[in-house]
Amino acid sequence: MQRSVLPSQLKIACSNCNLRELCLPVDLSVDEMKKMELLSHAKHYYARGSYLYRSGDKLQSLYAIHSGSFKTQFLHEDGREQVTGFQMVGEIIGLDAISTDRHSCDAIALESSEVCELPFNKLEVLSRELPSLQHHLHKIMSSEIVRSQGIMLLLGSMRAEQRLAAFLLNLSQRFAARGLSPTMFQLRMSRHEIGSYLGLQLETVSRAFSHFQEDGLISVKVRSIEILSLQRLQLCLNGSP
Amino acid sequence: MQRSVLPSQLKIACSNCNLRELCLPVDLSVDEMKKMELLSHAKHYYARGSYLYRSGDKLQSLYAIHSGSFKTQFLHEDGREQVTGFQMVGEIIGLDAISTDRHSCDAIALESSEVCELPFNKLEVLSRELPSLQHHLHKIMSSEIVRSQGIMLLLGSMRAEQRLAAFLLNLSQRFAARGLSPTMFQLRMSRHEIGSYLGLQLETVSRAFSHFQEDGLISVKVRSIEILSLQRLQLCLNGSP
DNA sequence: CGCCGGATTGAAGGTACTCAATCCGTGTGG
DNA sequence: CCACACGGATTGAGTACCTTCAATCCGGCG
Repeated sequence: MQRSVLPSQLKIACSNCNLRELCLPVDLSVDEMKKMELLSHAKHYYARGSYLYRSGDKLQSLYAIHSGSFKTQFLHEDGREQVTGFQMVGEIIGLDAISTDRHSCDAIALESSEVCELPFNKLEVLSRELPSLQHHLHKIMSSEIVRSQGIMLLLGSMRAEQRLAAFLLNLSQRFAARGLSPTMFQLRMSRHEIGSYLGLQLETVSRAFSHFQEDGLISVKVRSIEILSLQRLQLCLNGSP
Repeated sequence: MQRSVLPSQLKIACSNCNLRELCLPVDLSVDEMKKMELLSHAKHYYARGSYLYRSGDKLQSLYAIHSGSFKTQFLHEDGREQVTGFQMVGEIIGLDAISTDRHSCDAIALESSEVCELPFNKLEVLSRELPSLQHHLHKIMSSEIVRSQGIMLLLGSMRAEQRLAAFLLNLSQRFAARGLSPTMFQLRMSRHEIGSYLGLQLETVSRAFSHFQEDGLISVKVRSIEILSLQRLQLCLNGSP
């Protein structure tokens, strides 16, 4: 579905936590480095199930995920809920709030996690002085737009098993981009959450997992996944019956 | 689904075409006005069916729609297609390209239309000098993210008739925000395109229209729509059977 | 007039949903 | 230490909704 996004996502994550690795794409001058450090960034811990922010909260900061993972979910008045994304290490979260100055969705930790806070007003000030930061911020927002186009395609035109294949392949790529195994990983979310994300009922998700396992595409042990054939999973995504 | 977005969308549309009405939210100084005018903006015409840009095209500009309307569609290798949005007067189009420096979808005129070109590099330079422009650009991008959250909710959790109700109500709001009738309007897109946007087959869209008409919610004459009861349409959206 | 594309309508079939029972792993308390 | 309870996951059966395929209608245009 979408390509790996780690490098771009991480870059503005932190200016002085881990400067060499996480800093801006273009090498910055010493002077520019100093400016980056103005971007104070408190690090915070979140326990599994706790809220990073809630729908309606005022925009304070964007958040760079240092460890762990989150889900974002969109709640409708009538109780309908939709998981709009799962975010992992190095990704930026909170962009939805810039539009109205208030968050439009909830962000909840899927496991104990650590985030780096990036006060948004400081980010705007700084990005006026650092063109590469400015452009980078634009790229991150645009990536989020492109990502959602991919989800729309998935929700609008794929069958259940294709959706799950797309989901697994996307996770695989993102793990790979982080130097983790692209074929063996732990899911941090429940079947219900996967279903909400993919526009399916949890039972359908479960059945699709079972079917993939029967066909030898993957090995599933509840939340432990091993992908046995990335190729065949890709074929499944492309709609081979 | 989502609130009207006209005011914010129009603001950066044009600095000197129609300065008083379309300019930045905050009143700018004369000096700032002059800077805005640096943002040269060629106006271009597009015939019905012609491409504003194609997937893969290099990012040159963002486009502010002056008249007419467009659709954006996302094509997958395997032939799958998904209409990701319908854009009308005052909306900004092309944000998807910032991510990779290339457009990720096609934009096609639904009728003869006029757009104002906003060279993106100039926009970045200028927004470093004009904080209100900078913030505004951020808001527009964030709005697009929030908009897609709404579509995800629609595609992920609504039944066919709820989706169509949401679609009609959204159009209604957007027409109203432009000073047009919120209850009588012409659709610029085919049943097939509506279906692609809503994740439905064109026949299902057609049946839903017919059903709404039978129930006295709307009056349909092919592409001429009259909403007879916004309230009841809203109820339908909220899932009353 | 007759064609053409888009829209409507009908009938049959399939996919995923709903409801329900069961399973399994984890954690808790006797 | 084991039994039990609990939540999440799996599996089954029946059904609803939407899709698919097909026929027909309608309006615009050559």
